[in-house]
Amino acid sequence: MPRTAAANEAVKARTRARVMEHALKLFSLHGYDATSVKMIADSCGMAQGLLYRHFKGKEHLLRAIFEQSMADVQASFSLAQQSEDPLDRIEALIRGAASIVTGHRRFWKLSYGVRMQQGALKALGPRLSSWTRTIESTLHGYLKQAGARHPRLEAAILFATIDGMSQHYVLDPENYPLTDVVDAVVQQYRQRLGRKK
Amino acid sequence: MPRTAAANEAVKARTRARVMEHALKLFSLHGYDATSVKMIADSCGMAQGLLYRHFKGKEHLLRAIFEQSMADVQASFSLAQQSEDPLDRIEALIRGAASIVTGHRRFWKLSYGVRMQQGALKALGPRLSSWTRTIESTLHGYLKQAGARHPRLEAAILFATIDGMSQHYVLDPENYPLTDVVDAVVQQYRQRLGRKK
Amino acid sequence: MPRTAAANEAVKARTRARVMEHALKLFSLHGYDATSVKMIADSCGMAQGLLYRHFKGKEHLLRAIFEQSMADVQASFSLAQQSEDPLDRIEALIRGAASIVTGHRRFWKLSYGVRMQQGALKALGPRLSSWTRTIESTLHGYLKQAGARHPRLEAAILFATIDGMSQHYVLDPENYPLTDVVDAVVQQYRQRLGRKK
Amino acid sequence: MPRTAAANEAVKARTRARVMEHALKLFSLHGYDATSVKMIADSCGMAQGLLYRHFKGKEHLLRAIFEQSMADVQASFSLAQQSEDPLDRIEALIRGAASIVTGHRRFWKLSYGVRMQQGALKALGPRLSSWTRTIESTLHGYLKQAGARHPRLEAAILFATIDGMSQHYVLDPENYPLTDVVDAVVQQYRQRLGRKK
DNA sequence: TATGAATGAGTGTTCATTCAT
DNA sequence: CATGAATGAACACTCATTCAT
Repeated sequence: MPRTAAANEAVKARTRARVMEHALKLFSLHGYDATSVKMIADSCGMAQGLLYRHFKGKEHLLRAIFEQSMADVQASFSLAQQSEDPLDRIEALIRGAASIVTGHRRFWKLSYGVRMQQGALKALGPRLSSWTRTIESTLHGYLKQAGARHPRLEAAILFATIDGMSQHYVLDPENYPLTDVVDAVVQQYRQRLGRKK
Repeated sequence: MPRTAAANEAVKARTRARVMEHALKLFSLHGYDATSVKMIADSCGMAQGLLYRHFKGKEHLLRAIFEQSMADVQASFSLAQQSEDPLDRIEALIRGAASIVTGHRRFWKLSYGVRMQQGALKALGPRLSSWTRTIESTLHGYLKQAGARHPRLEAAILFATIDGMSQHYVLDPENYPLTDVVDAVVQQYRQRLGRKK
Repeated sequence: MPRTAAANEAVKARTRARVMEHALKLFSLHGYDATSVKMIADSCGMAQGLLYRHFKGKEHLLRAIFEQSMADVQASFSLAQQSEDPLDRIEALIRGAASIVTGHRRFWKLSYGVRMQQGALKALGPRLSSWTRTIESTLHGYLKQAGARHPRLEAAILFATIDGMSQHYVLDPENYPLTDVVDAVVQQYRQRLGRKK
Repeated sequence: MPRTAAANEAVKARTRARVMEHALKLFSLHGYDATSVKMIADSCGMAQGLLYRHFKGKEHLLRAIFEQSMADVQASFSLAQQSEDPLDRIEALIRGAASIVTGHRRFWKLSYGVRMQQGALKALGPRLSSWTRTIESTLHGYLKQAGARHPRLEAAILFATIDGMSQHYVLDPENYPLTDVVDAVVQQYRQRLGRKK
C-alpha cells in the first residue's frame, strides 16, 4: 500500500523543517563556512545524500532559512501597525524588534555574521537590503507622523540604535539587559517626541 | 656581496605591508573564512609560499591586521579625551568613532564580520571584547559626569547607536549619510543632557 | 531502496583492504615518508579523498597495516612453542622467523625502514620495541633451557643473526639463499648446543 | 687584496665539512626526508642559498656524506687484512666492524634507514650494494682459508650476525652490550673453526 | 525515499630550489 | 663568497556534491 501523496508531502515538510532547524543551530554556532554539510546531516541523524533531496545545496539551505525566518519577522512586524497613535506605533516597533531578536536569536546571529560577506550575500543580498529599506521607511513614516523635525535622519538613528542593541544582545544574550535598554529607548523617544506635540 | 641587512629589512617590511593591505581588502569583502590564502597571494601577485615567510599562517595574518588597526584606533580615541566639559567629551567620542570608521572602513567591516564567528574569534576574542568594554565604560563615565539619570543604560543605548550607525555606514559607505547622522546624534544628546543641567 | 547495511560493510571492507595492500607495497618500496597519499590513491585507482573515509590519516593507515601484519606474525610464532625439546624449539623459532619474513616480505621491509625513523616511530614505537623484547626474551628462555653458558649474550647473537638474515633476504628476495642459510644456522646451533648436553 | 686561491679552497673545504657534519647529525636524528634544508642551514648558521654553492642539492649532500663515510670505513677495514692467520683475520674483521659502527653510529643509523628506500637508493644503490658484496666476499675468502665447510653460507651467516648486531647497537647505543656480544661472537667462531683445524 | 561510498576541486601549509643583490 | 626574498610544485587533508544501489 503506497502512502498517499498528502502523507508523503507532510513527511517531507517535517524533514525539511528539521534540517533547517539543525542547520540554523549549527550555522549560528560555528558560522556558515565552518559548518559542513556532514555536520548538519549527522546532527539530523540522516545521510548526507538525503539532504540533497530536500535542498539543492548548502547555499540553498541557507537561503531557505532566511526565507522562512524573514517571513516570521514580517508577520511579527505587522502587529506593530495596528495602533493609531504614531508614538504608540514607534513603541510597538521597538518592542517588536526586541521580541523578534529574542525569539530568533540564532537566526539573527547568523544573519549578522553573514551580512558582512559579499559571497554569502550573492544569494541573500536583495532580500536583506529590501528588508533594511522596509524598516527604515516604516520608521521614517512613523517619525514624520510623530512630528519629528528631521524624520529621515531620526529614522536612521533609531534604526541604528535598534540594530546595535539587537546585535549586542545576540552577542551575549545571557548578560545583556535587553528589556531595560528597550524601556529606556522607548522612554527617550516618548520624551523627545511627546514634548513637541 | 650580500644585500645589506637594512635593505633586506626594508624589502621585507614592504612585502609584509602589501600582504596585509590585500588581505584586509579581501577579508573585509568576503569574510575571513571565505577568503583563501590563494586569493590573497593572487591579489598581491606573489606566490602563496612567500606569504608564510611573513606570517606563520592565515590566522596570524588576521591577528597582525587587528594588531595594527587597533593601534591606530586606540590613538584616535585618545584625542577625544582632551576636552573638559562632559558634553564636549561625548561629542568628541561620537565624532571620533565616526572618523575612525570612515578612516578604516575595511577594517571595521572585517571586524564586524569576525565578531559573529566563533572560529575566527578564537584568536581575537579577548582583544575584541576588551575593546568593547573599554568603550562602554568610557561612555558610562562621561554620561555619569554629564548628569544622566541612568548612565549605565544610556551608555548601552549610545553604544548601540554608534555601533549600529557605524555598521550601516560600513555596509554602504557611498550612500550612507554618516556626517548628517552624527550631527543629529550629537544634537540629540546635547538637547537631552543639556536641558537637565 | 538503500543498499543493505551488510552490502555496504562488504564494499567498505574490500576498499579498506585494497588501500592497505597498495599502501604496504608503496611504503615498503619507497619508505613511509617518501610515499605520498596521492601515490597510494593513484595506485589504487581511487580519489585521494576516499582514502580518508577509511583511515583518519596517513599515519593511521600505517598503524592499521602494522596492526594487521603483527597479528599474523603473532599467530605464526605461537606455533613454534608447541615442541618440548629446547633445541627443537629454537629450530622452530628460527624457521618460523624465516617463514614469516618470506610470507610478509613487504611488511618486513617497511618495518625495517620504519624502525630507523624517529618520525614514523612516534606511532609505532611501543608496538615495535615490545615486539623486539618479546623475541629476545623468548630466545633467552630457550637458550637457557638448552644449557647455553651465556644465554643472554647468545640470545643477542641469535637475534642479530635472525634479524640480519631476514633483512638481507628482504633486500634481495630473488637471490638471497634464505632456506640454505636457515638450514646452516640451525645446524650450527644444534652442533654447538647439542655437544654440551 | 684577494685571498690566495689555496686559502679559498681551504675555507671552502672547511665549510663543506661543517655542512656535512650537521647534515649527518640531523639526517640520523630525524631521517633524510624529515630533515629540511633549512634545518641544516640553520644548524650550520648559514643562509640556505649558500648551501647550494657547496652541494648541488639535498640529494647530493646525502651522496657526499655516504662517499666520505664509506671511504673512512674502507680504510678501517684494510687494517683487518694485515694479519696472517685466517682466524685472526676474521676476529679483526668482526672487531673492526664493531669499532666502525661505534665510531660512526650516526652514519650507520642514516645508512640503515636509507637502505630500505628505493628512492634514496637511486643515488646510492650501486655504492651500497658493491660495498655489501665486498664484505661478503672478503668474509667468504677468510672462512674458506679457515677451513669452513660451507664458506659461502657461513659468510652469509656471519655477515647477517654482524649487520644485525650493528643495527641493534645503533638503535639503542646506550644499553646494547656491543663489546660483550662481539667477544662472544669471536669466541663462537674460534671454537667452531679452531677445532676443525 | 534513502544510503553512504566515491569523487574532485579545494584548503592551508611546507620546502627544495633559484635569483637579484 | 654570501644573503634571504621569492618561487612553484608538492604535501596531507577537507568537503560539497554525485551516484550506484
